[in-house]
Amino acid sequence: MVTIKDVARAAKVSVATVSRVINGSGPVKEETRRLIREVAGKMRYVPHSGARSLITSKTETLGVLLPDLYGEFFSEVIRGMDDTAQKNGFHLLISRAYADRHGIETAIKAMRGRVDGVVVMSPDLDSDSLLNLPSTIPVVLLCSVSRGNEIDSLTIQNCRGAREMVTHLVSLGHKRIAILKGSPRNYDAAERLRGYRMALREGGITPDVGLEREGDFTEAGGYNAALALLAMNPRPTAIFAANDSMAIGALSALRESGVQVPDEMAVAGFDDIPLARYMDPPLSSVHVPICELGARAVGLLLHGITHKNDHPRRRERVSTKLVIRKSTGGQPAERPPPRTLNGEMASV
Amino acid sequence: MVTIKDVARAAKVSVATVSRVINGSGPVKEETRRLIREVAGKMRYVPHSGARSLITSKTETLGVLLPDLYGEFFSEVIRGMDDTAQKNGFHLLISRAYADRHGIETAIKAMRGRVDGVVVMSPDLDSDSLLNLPSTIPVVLLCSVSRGNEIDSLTIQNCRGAREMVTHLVSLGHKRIAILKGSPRNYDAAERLRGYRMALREGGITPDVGLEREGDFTEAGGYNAALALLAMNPRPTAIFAANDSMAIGALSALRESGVQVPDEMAVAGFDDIPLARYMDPPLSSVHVPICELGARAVGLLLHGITHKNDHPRRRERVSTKLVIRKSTGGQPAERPPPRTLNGEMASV
DNA sequence: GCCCTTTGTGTAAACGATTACATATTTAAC
DNA sequence: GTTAAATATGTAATCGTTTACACAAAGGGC
Repeated sequence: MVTIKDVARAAKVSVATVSRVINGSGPVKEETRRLIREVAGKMRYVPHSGARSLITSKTETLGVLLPDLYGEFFSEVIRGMDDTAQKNGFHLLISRAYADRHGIETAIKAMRGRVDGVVVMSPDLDSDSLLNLPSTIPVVLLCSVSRGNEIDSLTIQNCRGAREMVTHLVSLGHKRIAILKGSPRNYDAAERLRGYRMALREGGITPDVGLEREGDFTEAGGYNAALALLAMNPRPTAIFAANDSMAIGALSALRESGVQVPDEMAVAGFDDIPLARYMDPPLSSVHVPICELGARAVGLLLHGITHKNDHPRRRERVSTKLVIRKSTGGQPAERPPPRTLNGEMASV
Repeated sequence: MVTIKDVARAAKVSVATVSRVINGSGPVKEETRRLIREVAGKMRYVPHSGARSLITSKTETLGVLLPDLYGEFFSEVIRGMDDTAQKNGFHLLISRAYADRHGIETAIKAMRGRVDGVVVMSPDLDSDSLLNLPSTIPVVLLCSVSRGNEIDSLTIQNCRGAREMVTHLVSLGHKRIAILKGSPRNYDAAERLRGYRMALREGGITPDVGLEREGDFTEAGGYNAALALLAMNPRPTAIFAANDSMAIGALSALRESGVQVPDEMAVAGFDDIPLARYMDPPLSSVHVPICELGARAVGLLLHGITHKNDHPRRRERVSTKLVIRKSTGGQPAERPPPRTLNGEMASV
């Protein structure tokens, strides 16, 4: 590999001058500049970013710690992160890690000297023990909060979103509304459950734990839970799934059992993944701007980095939006609008 | 941040000894070793991997260059990569880049000094101009091939998979089989089209360009193309979509138009994303082991790295498998098996 | 006791950049 | 023409590690 020394030698100047030309720092005679540019280009010199970041103590890289994620959520959130990262000249070092404390700590350690900050997505409730991180490196918690106030965090308006959807179901006359829960250790899942119960109580309905089925955010989990609900007597008349994957599994189970949606059973999801509108019937859901979630997490992190982690901590939420389609009945259906090439909705 | 010097000072030894303890290299007296371990632990010393890789010229990081990808494919391929990377002690530096030559070159340059090798996923046909890369760094091409033989590559058995599916449709008696193509500049799409035509000819059917509709691998694209096909006279009796997203869009269009699937129109996709089996009717597709795709790409890259890029180049393919569900009719339906927690199919 | 090997430790030179400082040259100002 | 300021360039320290080499101490064989 050709180094700055090689270029300096070839151009008969010192490394300092080459460095100045490459970085546009300090004054260099126009003639020299041209010469160095030419030589460097000819030799295909590319600065070694590792060496550079050693002296500047900037890596221009952001660490991203993700749990085992599936489907569209994963890719969308990364897209959002990469967008804002690139806009600010940063790279993304992505790693999947066990959500437990040890896994996260190990992963963050492994990133020392490679990144300027880390976004930790850890839906696991216990992970807030991050407090005693061995680092002064900026950290942003995504989809979970620390118990204290010491870490920036960004979460989804889970509770409010769930509450709105369930309130909508109540307003349609449903009395027996089941929920497909996520893992009890999952922050998002817990908050959505809270919103569900809140809405029921506000609607004058006493939550019935028999209607709260454990799930795991997968299609298969939703499928099985839905079958269990169908076996109940009396049956619920509506199912609120804590995410779209489970809702899709539930739809599949209902279809196979010959249960009409929404007439015999209303179904609603959460997340509004792109596919939701292509389901049969199109799935009502709580829209989460996933891409924005990633983008804002990186935004928060960059803020922490520019302020050298010495800034008032923030807790932000991205807001959700109710999207009513056919699967809950009671409203005109929505026709799938074309998705534009860069993946955003042309209209919602 | 505490450095190796700080530890050395605190333990009253030289940096060399600390380094030897940390890396388990060279002989160190047991007593000294314990002392250093204790001091380092107490001071929360974490080696600076940037500095380390500067001298060892190993970053233990793999670059991944991705085009703008959507949905499950993206996340699955990353999962596969991260799995094998982690198993071998490597990290993943992920970047999205324009698929054109300049974008890729810029991105690879930016990675110099940060990574030991790069996986470039560039479905774009022209990108094989990578040949004159300014680097001796190992590169693996994913989902495209270079014109020469100079770069390792891993592709999907696109042609064969498409051919099998279309042959299946032919065997069911279909004569007018349409295809929803991908972008003509996309390698996967081009190969799938080739397989489609091949199968038709083998079935004694002359390909009809009127039945070949341009698409863009999105649900919306499939939706619109399907509507256009419905307006034809005579109509095709089967639609082969070059990926599942388009197939799902097509299903949605057919449903809204009141066309029965598979009775009035058979539909098949490509990729077999997890959701395919939850469609209504469940979607026949060509299964692609996406996770394996990522894993093997990283495997190839690691091979190149250990052999210092001085190894015979390989061209590998991952094989596909026909998965027949209800959307093509003519066979008993498959019931969705539970997906296990780690995301693999319990059975296919 | 002498020499050789082994073991334990330290010194200092890398790795490839940036940058404070020094120095030389040019230009401007009077 | 002298002086000061601005411009252009080079020298060398630095970032945090690893590691070749040197050296001392200890152990073993004779």
